[in-house]
Amino acid sequence: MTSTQDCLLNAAEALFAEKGYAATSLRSIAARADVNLAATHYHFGSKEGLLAAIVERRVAPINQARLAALDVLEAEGNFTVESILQAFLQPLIHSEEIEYLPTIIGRIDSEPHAVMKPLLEKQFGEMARRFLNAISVALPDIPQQELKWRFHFLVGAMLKTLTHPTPLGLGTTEDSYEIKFQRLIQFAIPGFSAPVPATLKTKGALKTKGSGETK
Amino acid sequence: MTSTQDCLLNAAEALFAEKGYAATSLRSIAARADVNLAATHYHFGSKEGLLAAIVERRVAPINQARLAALDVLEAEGNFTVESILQAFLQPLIHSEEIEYLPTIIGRIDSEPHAVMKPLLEKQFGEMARRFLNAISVALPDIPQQELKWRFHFLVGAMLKTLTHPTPLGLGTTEDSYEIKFQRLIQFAIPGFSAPVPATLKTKGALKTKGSGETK
DNA sequence: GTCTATATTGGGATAGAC
DNA sequence: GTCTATCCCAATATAGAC
Repeated sequence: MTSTQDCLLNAAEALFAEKGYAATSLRSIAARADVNLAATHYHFGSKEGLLAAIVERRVAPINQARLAALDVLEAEGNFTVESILQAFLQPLIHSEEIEYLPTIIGRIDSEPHAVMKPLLEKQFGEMARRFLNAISVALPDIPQQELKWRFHFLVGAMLKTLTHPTPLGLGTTEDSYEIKFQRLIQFAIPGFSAPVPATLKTKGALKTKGSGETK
Repeated sequence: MTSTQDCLLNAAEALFAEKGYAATSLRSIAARADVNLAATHYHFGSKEGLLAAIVERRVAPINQARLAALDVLEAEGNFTVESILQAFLQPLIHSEEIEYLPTIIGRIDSEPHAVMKPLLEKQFGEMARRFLNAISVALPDIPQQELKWRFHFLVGAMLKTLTHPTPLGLGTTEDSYEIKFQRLIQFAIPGFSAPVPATLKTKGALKTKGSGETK
């Protein structure tokens, strides 16, 4: 049997994934979960509280798995770009069992709602910094600043794949996320390793602050 | 002097960029534009009509410029991955003069609102197909199916850069979009050209439909 | 083409019985 | 912990004077 909380969380993440946070009403969530409207406030206090609970429930385990995989690589002294990217993407793969999870993960970052920002930093900040450090161990010749941008690009490509699981005009495909992320990794590896062109070395003198950020 | 229409469009795109479509009220738009609430309905009929007008006004010129640049490459017989990616990204660069334009472009695609879908296909469908064809001329050895995925990844990275102009924990940077896209192109070129690994060649047998889609 | 005023609906949140 | 009923406000949209 599923608790009222879980029913609400399941219904809410499905609707948030489909229509976005702002366009989803608590009433439609309660209806889909087949619980009373007032239960949403009793259990989560507010719509924002419900959103935070969704993020917490789904994102935290993923990022723990990512860090655990990174720990393994560290113990093995196996910091290659490929192994690091695997550690980053692999935990998303088996999440297919949970409907809507990929979409929710993808949607969270693109959601402009202000509440999301602190949630993102809390959930993704430390994790992203650790992966960036690992990548810069694997590629000591590429300036960290450049690697941050490349990681940014990778994350963008990943999120796009999660929110739009089929590229435009490809027809319907039965590809699993495992295959999709294999493609993504093959695409990204040479990009990470590419030398920095002279044009970019001189320009863009930017200070690196230690503060960290979203994803 | 700026017409009422333009005032509304400017205000609306700023607010849509900041808070998303659903979270933005026509009231706040009218207030920011300093026009009467009823003017929104008089000029655009509905909130959706306003959205469509925004997309039309900003996206159409960008995509025309993209196609014009592609025409030049075709005339010169200069279909390299680099020149094609330049033609794709360059038109976004000088758009910096228009505040909020990059964010709006980025936000449009991630907006889950249902109205967006036909708008996207209309604005981006044909353009994306032509660029894909060009890329597959430049890289005849890579299966088109694979190139579609790689283009998908590129678009994701581009949109991420537009909506989140600073990667996480990089501190504030004064980088222009010109420099950002230079980085992106350097990142993407080797990824497009990378050979397809044997693991992916056998799997994922998907039919290619000619229908095309969003971006 | 611009305004005021209003119709109508649906939103988040809460009080209080059970 | 769950429900009904309701408060209060904001939303889109429209009618009709100017």
